[in-house]
Amino acid sequence: MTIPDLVIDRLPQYARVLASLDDQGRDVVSSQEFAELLGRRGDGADRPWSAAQVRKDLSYFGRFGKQGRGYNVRKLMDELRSILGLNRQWRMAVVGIGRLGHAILGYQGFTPQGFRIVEGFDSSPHLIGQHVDGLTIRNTADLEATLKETRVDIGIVAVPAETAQSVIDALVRCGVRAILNYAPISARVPKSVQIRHVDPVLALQSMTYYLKASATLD
Amino acid sequence: MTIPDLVIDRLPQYARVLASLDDQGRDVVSSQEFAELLGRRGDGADRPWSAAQVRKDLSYFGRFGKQGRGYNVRKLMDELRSILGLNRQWRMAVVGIGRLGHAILGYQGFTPQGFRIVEGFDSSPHLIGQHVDGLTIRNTADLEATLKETRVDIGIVAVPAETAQSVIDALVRCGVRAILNYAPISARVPKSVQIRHVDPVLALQSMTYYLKASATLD
DNA sequence: ATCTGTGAAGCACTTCACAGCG
DNA sequence: CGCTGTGAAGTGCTTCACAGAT
Repeated sequence: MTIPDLVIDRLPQYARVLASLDDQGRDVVSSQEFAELLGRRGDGADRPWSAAQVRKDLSYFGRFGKQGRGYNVRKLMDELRSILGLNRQWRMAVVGIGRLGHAILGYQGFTPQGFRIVEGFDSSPHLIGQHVDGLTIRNTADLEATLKETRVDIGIVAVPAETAQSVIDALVRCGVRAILNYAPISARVPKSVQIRHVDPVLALQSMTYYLKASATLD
Repeated sequence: MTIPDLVIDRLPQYARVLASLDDQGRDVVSSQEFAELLGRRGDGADRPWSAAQVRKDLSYFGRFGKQGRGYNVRKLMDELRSILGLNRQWRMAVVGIGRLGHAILGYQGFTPQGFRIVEGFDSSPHLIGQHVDGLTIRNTADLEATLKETRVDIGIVAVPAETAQSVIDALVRCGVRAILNYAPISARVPKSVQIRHVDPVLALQSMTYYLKASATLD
């Protein structure tokens, strides 16, 4: 049985809702209530979440619920975190320490989820050697040499569009198998490498299509 | 004929590739080459782009190509920008001027695409009244009063998870019909309001599923 | 009575394949 | 001959609906 990629994409959202329920001290939740708590999908597909989809998605991995009762919040959360590989530390390197890179280094949301930034690279001479958020910035030219010494699981690309593809290529050569790309480009990577794009402009540009019709003019 | 939301989501990526081709002085592109330039989808669905999909997507909106030649880069780009509503200015308000909010205010990528930040809100007394990137920060408590005076098309939410839903509710009450949410929550908004989430942690958590299998241990 | 797990049905998007135009 | 535009076929995800467990 092969698991659709779309299902994998939804699991982190499930895990987050469960963490929130757990914080509130809730022990049990039904697929029905779960679907309501998932709110609106933040992507194009504007279909609401359904209880059936939650049950079906979970059924790919096992039988986690109790008929007549629902799902144990804590247990299901632990299962999902295990399925997603979140019960360990992941080591990340950030390339590009401009405004965006600084914000990424300072972001407080990674560590509690087990994502740790262990290296920072930039090519600007007045940044190399500087200490930023407890990290010594290294020269991007030394990326490949450094990553031969230090294991890094995930590369974060925060350089300008012009140099992004070559940085991605370098990361791939170093054996990095997952890339989080903040640069506004359509990157090319081998099939064996995971990549996700974070691009607020693309998100905005798909919303304006729907606004356009009834928007007041500028 | 009804246009799938998934098609709308792809159009901004098409527009971006065309802009890049235009920069390089290219006049014409075939659907085949176009698909290759689109690189890897940065989402779960790991299927490659196909020439047929590009042609099909474009055909929802008109007949923009020339048989035997391909598509005129400039013309197609203009068409797409018009379809997406990108040939005008969009006014945005940022709520939450912490580290993330600061980075958003300073981000250079919005303005060239026609997205202008015209208001900034925070609830912290030592930020209210301060000038940040040419903007006077207002009190979040005055959000509704301010947006009665100044038109804002899009709300950007950069507050902590705990207060995000209430900020979103306030924006919706003000008639804001599109929201870009950076807070790590599953937000609830009416169907008439567009919402997109920017969440690097969710992106990371879906990649680790695929890394898990063969990753070296920590 | 309630709610899960799941084959089967339904549906929506993608891909095919070719007519038709330049 | 090359490449678009597009009905039709194919595919894969979603929803249905109900048996089965508590």
